[in-house]
Amino acid sequence: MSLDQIRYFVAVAEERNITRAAERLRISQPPLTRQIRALEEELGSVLFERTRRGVELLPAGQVFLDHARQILGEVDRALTVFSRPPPDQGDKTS
Amino acid sequence: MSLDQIRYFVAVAEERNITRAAERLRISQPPLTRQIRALEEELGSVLFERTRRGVELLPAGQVFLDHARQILGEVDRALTVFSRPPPDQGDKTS
DNA sequence: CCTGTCCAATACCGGTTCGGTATGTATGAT
DNA sequence: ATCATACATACCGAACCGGTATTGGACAGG
Repeated sequence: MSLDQIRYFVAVAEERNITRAAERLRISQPPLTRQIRALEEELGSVLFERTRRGVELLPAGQVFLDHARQILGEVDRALTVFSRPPPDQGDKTS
Repeated sequence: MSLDQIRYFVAVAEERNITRAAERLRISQPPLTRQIRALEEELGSVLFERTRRGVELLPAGQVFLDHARQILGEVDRALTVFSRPPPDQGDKTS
């Protein structure tokens, strides 16, 4: 499990769509799909249900989302102390 | 910054010696040295002072150590929920 | 002094990982 | 039936990571 995988997961959970999350993360869709699957495999739990419209967060996914945000929050806190502005992840200006 | 780098940093901080920390982490010394330097570079702060005996934690290093433990604690909590026993990092039985 | 020891640092190499492009598969709308 | 949408798979090249070998510097013993 890597910090990038956690960031990817949060983006997918928020967008409920891997393709859109990939755009937001500025990577392409196939690597994102792969990283999400790798994360699910490592955790031993399916986190999303794949639907025609995109993906839906399963209960296990919701549980992990809470932890993921905690982890990323701690990371941001650490980086802030060393005066690294957190990366511009908040692109709502489509 | 990767989770492994954070784990490596904590090990070095605890051992105050890169070579010993490398043994504990079951990697060799050169990659450890490199990862620590890469972390320092990314944070823009020297975390350790290199001495004849090994390394000493500088004030910036102590600050980061606190954050590092917070981050790893959150990660362990997340993994525990998904019933992954935290890795055996506590080898005090020398 | 010179030699051995104990560190971290550097050079170099091979395997793994990661992201990219292209394409496939499935489903739903018109 | 065709097209649009969204995830999955195949394949490839670049970047990353760890390993071995070696270097460089700081002591300690003789």
